[in-house]
Amino acid sequence: MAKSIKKEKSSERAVSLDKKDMAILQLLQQNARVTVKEISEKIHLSTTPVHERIKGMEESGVIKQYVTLVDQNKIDLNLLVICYVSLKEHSKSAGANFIKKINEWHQVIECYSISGEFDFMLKVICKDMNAYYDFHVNKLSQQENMGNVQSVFIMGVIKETHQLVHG
Amino acid sequence: MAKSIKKEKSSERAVSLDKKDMAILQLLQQNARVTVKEISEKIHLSTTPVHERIKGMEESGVIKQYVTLVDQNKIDLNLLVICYVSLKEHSKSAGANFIKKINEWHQVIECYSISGEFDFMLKVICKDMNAYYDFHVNKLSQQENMGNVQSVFIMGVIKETHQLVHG
DNA sequence: ACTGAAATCTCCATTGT
DNA sequence: ACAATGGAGATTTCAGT
Repeated sequence: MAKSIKKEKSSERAVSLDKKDMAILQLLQQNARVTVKEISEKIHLSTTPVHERIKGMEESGVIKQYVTLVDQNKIDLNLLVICYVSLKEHSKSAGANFIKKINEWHQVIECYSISGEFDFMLKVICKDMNAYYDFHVNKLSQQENMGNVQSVFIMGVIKETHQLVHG
Repeated sequence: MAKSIKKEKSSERAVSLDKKDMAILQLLQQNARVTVKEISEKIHLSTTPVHERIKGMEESGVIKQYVTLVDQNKIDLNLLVICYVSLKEHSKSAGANFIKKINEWHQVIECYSISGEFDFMLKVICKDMNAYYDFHVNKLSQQENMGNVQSVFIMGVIKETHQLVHG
């Protein structure tokens, strides 16, 4: 129970999961700390198969990670910004360099490569506007090869879930 | 251990947390299933205060939820789309109606109200382009009061983390 | 594959400093 | 406030069906 997930086969194709596996996943997505016992009662199975199915899904990489979600405002991180970035040059090394920096900056909690006029979309989290200004001026814009940067400020959170459901 | 978090004071002001609380949070964010014992060894405290601190942070709402992250591709959800929406009318009831629908649609995993020319940004997850087309035509566009809709397709995931770190 | 039970380990309340 | 202890309950393994 203390150990974190080890194996994580490269994110490729879908794994075959039956209805019971999906039911287990739904419960785990809602609460990473549900007990095997509780799951087994809800889906009418004994603990052994439930435990084995969970282990199997951890090893096949269906289950990526168990995480704790922290309220950003409660730890004084009050600003959420979507930031669009285009690079001047699109060589492989130029992109790799940018990606390396993205992974170092802990203000950047998400980064996607996207279609359209920009190359990347970043989700940035900061204490306040001063902190974002500092990030923008002293980190992002300091990068060589930086093209346009455009910020969209998030005014309110309507929905945030991690529950993946088919259909 | 089986129970989910109950209290969750409305998301308002920062809560005072010391260095040890933050260290506990870092460990819990990385792995929601670390044991109290393991945390207590890493931060050089006995289990009692660690357990009490965690309970305190659950009750004050600093810890929002323990969740399991599932690999979307492994369960055959292969398309991730950022979707911008503007409404024609901005009355309170028109907005509330839209928000209600957003919460019903499980394809929408995130929704923010944003600054700029659009009103909302949605993150939508689907099996494939056909499924997204169906969502777009039969759900989103069917909404009354819908203004412009613009889709940005995510081609690659560079970074996705939930680890909040002070800056 | 699933059941049931046994063995091991963790949680968590109590007690004491 | 923190350390140490011990019973309750969970996980995890192993036999059997």
